Amino acid sequence: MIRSRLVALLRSAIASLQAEGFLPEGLGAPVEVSEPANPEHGDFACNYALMVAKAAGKNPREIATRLAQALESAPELAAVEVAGPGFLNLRLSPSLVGAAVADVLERGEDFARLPAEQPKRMNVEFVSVNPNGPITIGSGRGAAFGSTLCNVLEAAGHTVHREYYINDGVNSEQMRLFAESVRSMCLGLPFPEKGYRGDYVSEVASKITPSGDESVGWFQARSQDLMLAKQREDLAAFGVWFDTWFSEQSLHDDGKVEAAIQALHANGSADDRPHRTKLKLGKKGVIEDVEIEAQPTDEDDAEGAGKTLWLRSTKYGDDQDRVLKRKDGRYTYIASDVAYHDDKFNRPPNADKLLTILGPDHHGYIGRLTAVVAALQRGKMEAPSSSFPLPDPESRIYADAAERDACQAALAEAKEKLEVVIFQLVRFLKDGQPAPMRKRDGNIYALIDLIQEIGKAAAPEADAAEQTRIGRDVARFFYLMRSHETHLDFDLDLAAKQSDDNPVYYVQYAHARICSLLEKAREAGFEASEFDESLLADRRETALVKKIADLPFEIQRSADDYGVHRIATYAVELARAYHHFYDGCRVIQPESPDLSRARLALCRATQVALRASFGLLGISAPERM
RNA sequence: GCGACCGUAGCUCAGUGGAUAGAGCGUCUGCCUCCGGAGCAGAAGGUCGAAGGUUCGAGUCCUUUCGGUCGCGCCA
Repeated sequence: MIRSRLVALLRSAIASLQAEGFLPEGLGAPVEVSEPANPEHGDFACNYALMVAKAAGKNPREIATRLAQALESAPELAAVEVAGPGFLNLRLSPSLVGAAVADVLERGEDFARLPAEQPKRMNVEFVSVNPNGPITIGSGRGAAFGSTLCNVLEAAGHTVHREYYINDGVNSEQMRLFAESVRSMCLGLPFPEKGYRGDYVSEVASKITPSGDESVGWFQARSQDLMLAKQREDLAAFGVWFDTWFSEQSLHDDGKVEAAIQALHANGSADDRPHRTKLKLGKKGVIEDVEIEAQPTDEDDAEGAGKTLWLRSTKYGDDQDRVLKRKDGRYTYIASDVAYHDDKFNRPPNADKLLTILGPDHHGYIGRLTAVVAALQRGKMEAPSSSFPLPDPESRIYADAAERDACQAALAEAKEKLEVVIFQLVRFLKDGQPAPMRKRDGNIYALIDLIQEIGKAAAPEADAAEQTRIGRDVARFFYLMRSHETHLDFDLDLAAKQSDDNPVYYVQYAHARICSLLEKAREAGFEASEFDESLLADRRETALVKKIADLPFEIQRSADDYGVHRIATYAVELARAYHHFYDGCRVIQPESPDLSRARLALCRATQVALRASFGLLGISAPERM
């Protein structure tokens, strides 16, 4: 679009200066344009001359002046000026502005899709909560963020597989407790200590008709299926779906856990020697001390009890070794993770990147997960040949230099293949006070309740489906407005208000306004048609077109660093640019049909850009409000 | 102790190493005979937590430091 066109112009100007020997080859500085804060500095500015001045051994203003001369004849530019210490200020010609509008109209919402420079095949896992309760408002952020990130990555040209990991291991103590709570309600048994209370538990219990099988296992299977169905339904209402719902238990049933762990055993990443290594880490992960902890032998170990199986994760940057298999033979949660992360690379086939989106409480889990993937990688890599003894403290972690090098190479590879993205805490405010996600009566604040409360408060007269739509739009937008890596205050009172305080209505209003205007134009006899591309010269028109054309650029940036809140910010800025334009430029003017047609084209292009960004954000584009 | 995140307007937060740091809310003042006023224009409000450093240029990068939130299980 506009930026890429300008960069292309600049590149050819630079090439011509290099051809005539004014600039040396291979300066390496990126050619970029930025939008100056001050409109007097043009539509776009380029700092290339400043960047390369030192390397080229020339005065930056002199370089800028020569670049300006080389650009003078470009029809896309109305003016080129050298300013300040060596900026190049560019003004767009109306024809370039008009051509951008025509381009958007021709390509439709596909204008917001771009080819990736290095397309990746990515598995994105998000939400993945235990099936022992509904999706909470806390998980809502992960759901909104994860689903939007997937949309953005796809728009940026990557292949994305959306995945939900079901923590349904039959050995899970939390699931067992949940099942026992349901069972005691169904069968009228004494309630387990620390059991799950709350309406959602009795709701599950009420849906179960006893079969005669009174085992906890039977109840666990039934209640988790019901809970999972509820989660699926709530997420669907929130506009979130998955390509794969992956069952943890299936890994055990298929023998994949056993197989994966044997592989780790074989490549030296796991063993059953009775000790645990712990690292004392200083700043920047420097190993200050290594502690080898002898494993205590329990008096009451039953004869025949097995040995603890350890993942030697300290070889892969983790601060302590982790238990894979308990003495009693039960696998730990992390054991399933080993098999799971091996399996995940099949979705999409030959995936080259796993993205795992976790809440702030799982931050301590990154080192462990990375170690798991590194241990898996090691089995697939060539072992280095050289071998010599290591000095302390490394000698207490690795057998020799060959092993150390192999482990560190595997770790580096793992860090390339697995990326854990942590989103930060959400604090919910009601009446200016923090509203707890878990209530004292054992109930939790469910995402679906939030959606419906917002919908009801905003549109009391609307039907249930419409209220859900409104609640979903508002909630998603609130979650997505802020960077995922900063703490978020979610003002429940503000979300429930249907007023201009609420930014989601601001952006949707712009869309509804356009729809209404286009309808009016049709009545006045203006059909979608060709327009004169040179007529959009008002500063508000230029500003609006620039903003429309920025969407692919924002998608690119968001896909690069996962900062998808930019899309929400973008939508607000686009809506603002439209409202400014609308206020200052009357669109339908029967006495000026050519101008009217050009402005209608601009309105339609704005509509396309709004719809594309709403699609990424997972919110609706209402034609009336 | 270690780690992640945060510290920018009264509040909630944006901000690509660039020129005079922005928006929303809140406070004040205006704008519908006219395409949807859920809008627009304007005013007021700032030592970007602090100190060093890198650079032609730092809210942004590096080091240190002070505050705040959260996390560091043979739970999942």
